[in-house]
Amino acid sequence: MLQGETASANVPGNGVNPLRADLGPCGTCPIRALTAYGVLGGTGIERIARLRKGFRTYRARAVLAREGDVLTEIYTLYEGWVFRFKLLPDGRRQILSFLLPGDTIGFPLVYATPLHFSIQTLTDVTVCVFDARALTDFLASCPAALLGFGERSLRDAMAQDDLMTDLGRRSATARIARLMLDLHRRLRARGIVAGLTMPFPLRQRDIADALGLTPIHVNRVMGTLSKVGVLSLDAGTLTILEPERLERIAMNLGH
Amino acid sequence: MLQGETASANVPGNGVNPLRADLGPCGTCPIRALTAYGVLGGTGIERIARLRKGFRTYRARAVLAREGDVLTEIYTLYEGWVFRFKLLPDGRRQILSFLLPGDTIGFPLVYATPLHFSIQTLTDVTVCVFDARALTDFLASCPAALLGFGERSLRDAMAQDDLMTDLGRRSATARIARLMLDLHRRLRARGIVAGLTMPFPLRQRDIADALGLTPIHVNRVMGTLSKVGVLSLDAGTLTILEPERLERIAMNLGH
DNA sequence: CGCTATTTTGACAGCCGTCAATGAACGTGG
DNA sequence: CCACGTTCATTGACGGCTGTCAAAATAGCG
Repeated sequence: MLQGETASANVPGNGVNPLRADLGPCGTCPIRALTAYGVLGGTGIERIARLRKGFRTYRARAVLAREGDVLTEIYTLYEGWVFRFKLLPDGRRQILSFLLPGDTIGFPLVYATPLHFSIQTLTDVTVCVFDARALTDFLASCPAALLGFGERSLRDAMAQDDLMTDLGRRSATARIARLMLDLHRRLRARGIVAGLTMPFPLRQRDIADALGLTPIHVNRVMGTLSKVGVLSLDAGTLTILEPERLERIAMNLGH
Repeated sequence: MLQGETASANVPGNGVNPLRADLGPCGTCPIRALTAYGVLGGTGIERIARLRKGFRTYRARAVLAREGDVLTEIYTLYEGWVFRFKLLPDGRRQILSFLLPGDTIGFPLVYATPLHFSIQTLTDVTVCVFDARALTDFLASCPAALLGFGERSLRDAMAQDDLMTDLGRRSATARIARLMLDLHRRLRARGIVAGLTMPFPLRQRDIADALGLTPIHVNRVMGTLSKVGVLSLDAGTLTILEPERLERIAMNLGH
């Protein structure tokens, strides 16, 4: 149906990916400040550290969870890219969001609700694993942590509203330009990239499914953007050659 | 720029709509079960009742708040329809969601963040008014109420994800059919309508702006749906004549 | 070095947007 | 009660952005 998804043992339920011992203490975690726990002080970190069950690794294009699953674990993305998506009965796919290091995977799980979307990796990925129940209890007892989660949740909602505006009211070119800029901004905010060059593991099909387009049309637009020298994409690396121009294209509301 | 928005004194900041004394005790509120406070028991209701500052009324098409506003009040919609939307610099509009009685307006305000969308009424509206700060404090002290808000928030996110899938991957006809069915379902769940007839205050332009279409195209599709006898729309009243058929049209993924 | 996934290119069509104008509905004021 | 303006619904003509179909070229991978 879709690409990849090789019968790698990355699907929980078959061969669950093994839970590894640990990654190092949370206190020295380089991306902690980026996470929902970033607001926590000294003792909060210790309590979070105690909740952590360990970590897991997944290979690129592995399915982390499927729509309808009721997961008992919540992850914090430690390294790699992940995306949330919905699959329609006929195989169409809508990508809802891309998650980058520091993002929480499975916030809705706090309510033990069946997932209303699926989750898949784009790259090789490492996640920190928390027990959903334990984390929920912790949140109920720690207003600061709850605040962190709430703010994350609000930020997600804001991004979601922006994306909806893209899909409903912007041209294909503007959507693509905005996606590039958004991903670049997020990577910069995380200190993962500094300049105008960034890793870019998305296939054109992924871009299409995120922006409500077809891969062919994405290709046309990307071709144009490359040809006019606004950006270049080679071997999974994207370089924004003319940031201001790209911003102007992204701004462009008409067509 | 947009329709309506007559210089009625419905814009906070100019002539703020007067805060009215009260609507009756929360304990007897007929829509309380529908709200985020629905989960609360006896003493919880009393505490909520004490937080309520009163109520306000707005006329149809009045602007409740604008993008960028930092509001100090949170509303629960008591009666009428409201919608959230974003305005693009050139006047384009994307409606993000429709709110019905029982829905909370301004959940993000818990974080005293500037609103990233605007809010406008569709019909004459009555809202219950809460002080944002007081409500936030209350939530921090009452896990049950917080759970209620979190569940609401999760439900919103789920609806948002569905809508994004609509915009990205479904045809105009399917989107329109799904919007009708969704609104009908929500009104039924609230006991506001029983049969297949419902009030429908949306203009075709509103439908268009919610679904990423043009009013003209909405008209074409609505015309077809009426002509084939699936539904009828007269004087602000929508009747679903053939529910199964409408569902089938909504399901229709193809074109 | 063969297989598969992905990108690229071309031709064509259609859904939906744009432009323009008419008609219906409604409220307002004379 | 009727004239009148505004908003909304409706219709037609036309175009283009984007989708669909098909196939070749390229890249990735074991």
